Amino acid sequence: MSARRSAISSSLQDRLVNGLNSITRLTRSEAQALRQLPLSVVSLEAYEDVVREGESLTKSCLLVEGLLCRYKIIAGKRQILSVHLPGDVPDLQSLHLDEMDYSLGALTASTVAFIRHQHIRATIASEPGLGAAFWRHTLVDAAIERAWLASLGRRSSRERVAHLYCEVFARLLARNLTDRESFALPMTQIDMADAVGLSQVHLNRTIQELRRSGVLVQRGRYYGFEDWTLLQETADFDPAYLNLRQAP
Amino acid sequence: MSARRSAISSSLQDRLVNGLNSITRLTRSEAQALRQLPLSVVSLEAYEDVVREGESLTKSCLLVEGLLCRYKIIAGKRQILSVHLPGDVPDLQSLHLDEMDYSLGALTASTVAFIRHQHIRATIASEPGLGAAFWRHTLVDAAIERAWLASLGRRSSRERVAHLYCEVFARLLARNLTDRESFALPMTQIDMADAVGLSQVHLNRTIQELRRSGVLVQRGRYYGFEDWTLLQETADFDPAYLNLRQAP
DNA sequence: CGTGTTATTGACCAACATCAAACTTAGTGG
DNA sequence: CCACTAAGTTTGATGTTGGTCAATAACACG
Repeated sequence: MSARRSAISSSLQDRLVNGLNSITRLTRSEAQALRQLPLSVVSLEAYEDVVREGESLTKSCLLVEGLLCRYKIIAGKRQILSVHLPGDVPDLQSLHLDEMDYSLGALTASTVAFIRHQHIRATIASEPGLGAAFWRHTLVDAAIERAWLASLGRRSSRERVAHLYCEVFARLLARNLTDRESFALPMTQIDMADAVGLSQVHLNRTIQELRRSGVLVQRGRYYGFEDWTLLQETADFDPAYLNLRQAP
Repeated sequence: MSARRSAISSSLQDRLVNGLNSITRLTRSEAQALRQLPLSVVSLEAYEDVVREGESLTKSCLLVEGLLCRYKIIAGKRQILSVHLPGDVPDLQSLHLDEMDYSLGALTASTVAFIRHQHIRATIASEPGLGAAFWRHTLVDAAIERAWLASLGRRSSRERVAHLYCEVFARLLARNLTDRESFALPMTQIDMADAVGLSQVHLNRTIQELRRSGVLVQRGRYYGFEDWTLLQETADFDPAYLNLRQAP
């Protein structure tokens, strides 16, 4: 990680405001309080870890740019537990848990900004509504992981992959980080396989099938979609669990 | 559900104190505040639902006696997301989320006690430490679901089943609801199959295999274990994610 | 004793993993 | 700009795990 201490720079905190605003309605003074948070910016290369399972944290990490994922290694095999987008604070739960139960790594080159727990606590103390907002953030996160859990247990590989695309798209859209036309999920098939609990070979065949039936279309190096309704139907996707203020 | 309003009865709230105490250290005055919470007791038959996906709640449910589970129905198939033990408040997240993203049902005949959100909020306001405790409760819950997610994605059926036994045992032990000798998990194979994401037939064969290799032993109608080390090893179980104050 | 639920078995098939090799693409240094 | 390299993707062949269907056995309960 290459670190670079920063003065308080408003654009970074705005990411956080934007992220929280996608799932709740911040008041003007709450947003203002967030913009005062001292941050320390770090650049990450793809596949670099932010934290590892077992560590104890005194700061949490705001994703500013890029794509992070939570993961666990089980008997040498990696399972990706969730995917995180700019505006997320993926390890916020470390505010109240002693030890990380998963690792957090970058899927693409990314920028994160660390926020010390003491500053989060102070901000919550001065704006109690932010306590609810942060708590809600961790709860939405849990709801997303529940959806993945149900997916892994009971959905076919086709549905699982389509569902992942739906979820990420809906979340990006809710924070105005994509338009309907240019969406593509910049994950390698290896990573996506670990996210949906398949082998890389089988994931590849699943994607080919989705491509053949027009659900996914190649967008440069990665895949996106052209027909939202079709994607949503093959995924059996209902965005309610995302608790977004503005769902697709 | 057969309802029966209750006067403030200390033994019920003690369940909650006991549950929270297994993952955090409550102060005397926090425990005292919890014991003042007004509750309304309800008895459930096995397989009765407490709430359904999509509902909005103004009260949460403390499990007093029995066994509850979260579940989702995906394309007609049920996936159990977590198992809840006396002292848990499984739908606590409804305090900050608008709509249930899962259903909550009884696996065995159970007793629950509803707590109105307004009373929870008032209690937190008077004892801010309880805000952290409840938040932590929802976070531990999320960590447990992450462990299930990783299990479904990357563990064999043998390991998955053994892991479920380990988890429930560790959680029961941490709140003194079992001793080492008499533990048995009172779930039918049908329910357990839905919990570990297998078909009922295959789960049956998995259990037989675990039984043949001495990992599980029949205890009356259900199964338990005799050799904790063996169980733990076949499950590759590490209780850290449970965030218990006292792990096995 | 029935009767309904749960557990068990066998036969068969589909989904998915693994292994190994070939092919593509993006990025690198000359 | 081209060869070279490493990473990612695609393909084929083969074996394993786990699902489905259907029938039977074992309980639990009234």
